[in-house]
Amino acid sequence: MLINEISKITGISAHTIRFYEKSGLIEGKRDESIKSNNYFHYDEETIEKLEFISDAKSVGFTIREIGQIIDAWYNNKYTKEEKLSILDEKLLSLEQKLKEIKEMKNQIEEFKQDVLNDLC
Amino acid sequence: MLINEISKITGISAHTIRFYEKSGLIEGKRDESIKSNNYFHYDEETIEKLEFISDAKSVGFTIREIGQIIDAWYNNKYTKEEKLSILDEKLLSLEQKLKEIKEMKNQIEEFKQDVLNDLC
DNA sequence: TACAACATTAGAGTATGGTCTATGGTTAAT
DNA sequence: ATTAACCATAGACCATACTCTAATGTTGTA
Repeated sequence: MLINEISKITGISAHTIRFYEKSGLIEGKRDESIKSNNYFHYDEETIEKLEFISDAKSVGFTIREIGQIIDAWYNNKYTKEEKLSILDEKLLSLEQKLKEIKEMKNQIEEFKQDVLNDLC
Repeated sequence: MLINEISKITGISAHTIRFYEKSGLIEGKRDESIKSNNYFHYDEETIEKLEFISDAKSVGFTIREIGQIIDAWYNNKYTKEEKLSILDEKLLSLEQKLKEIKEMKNQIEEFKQDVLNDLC
């Protein structure tokens, strides 16, 4: 499928998809049998990746980090050990985020109590 | 206390503190009795605010959002109802982040299983 | 065959959140 | 009195992650 179609499916603009491609997160393939153009073709795996990218951005991962995770899952860039090490590192950082968010929740709950008790 | 002192206490550079001041997150006071300079003076409350800003940045709140929360707690800019509404909104967004992070954890755990089982 | 809708690339522009430089004045210790 | 260490402001610069524009070529339908 071409860029506009995958854009509609994922809700990510063609501009942004090209930006992700330049950033090395996804990779379209050119159809060698078609000589008249050099349009990129995208497959189901790219849809999965783009959906993962959206989710990963939401939790605060950077493009670089997302690239690492995708490479740890889809590519043969890393050894098994390297892949596990990357994924474990990301799991740790998620644990940390979880902790920080819970603490922030408590803090804002306290602010709320102060407001309710007219302390500020 | 002056900017360098509060910078050392909080670990936030004087540059960044000035940036936060320009952004409306904190507010130093000028000592009217001193005419020879117009240095800003900061109090304990500003330390609290700066520490809160660091934590709030970690969980992904923007400068604008942090400003809202600080105003909802320290200022008289809002009515009680508005303050509670702002804080509730932030609590909701933290709940959402919590959910997304847990989902991302599960997804990365799955990636890890795939790696462990040599499926990728 | 016209033309709307699509594709490509290079590169410019934007928003956010800093970070640094230049310039010039102030304070405090020797 | 000198001088290091501090303060202020304006504005330049940076990285990240887009977002858009311009120029140009291709495809598909009337």
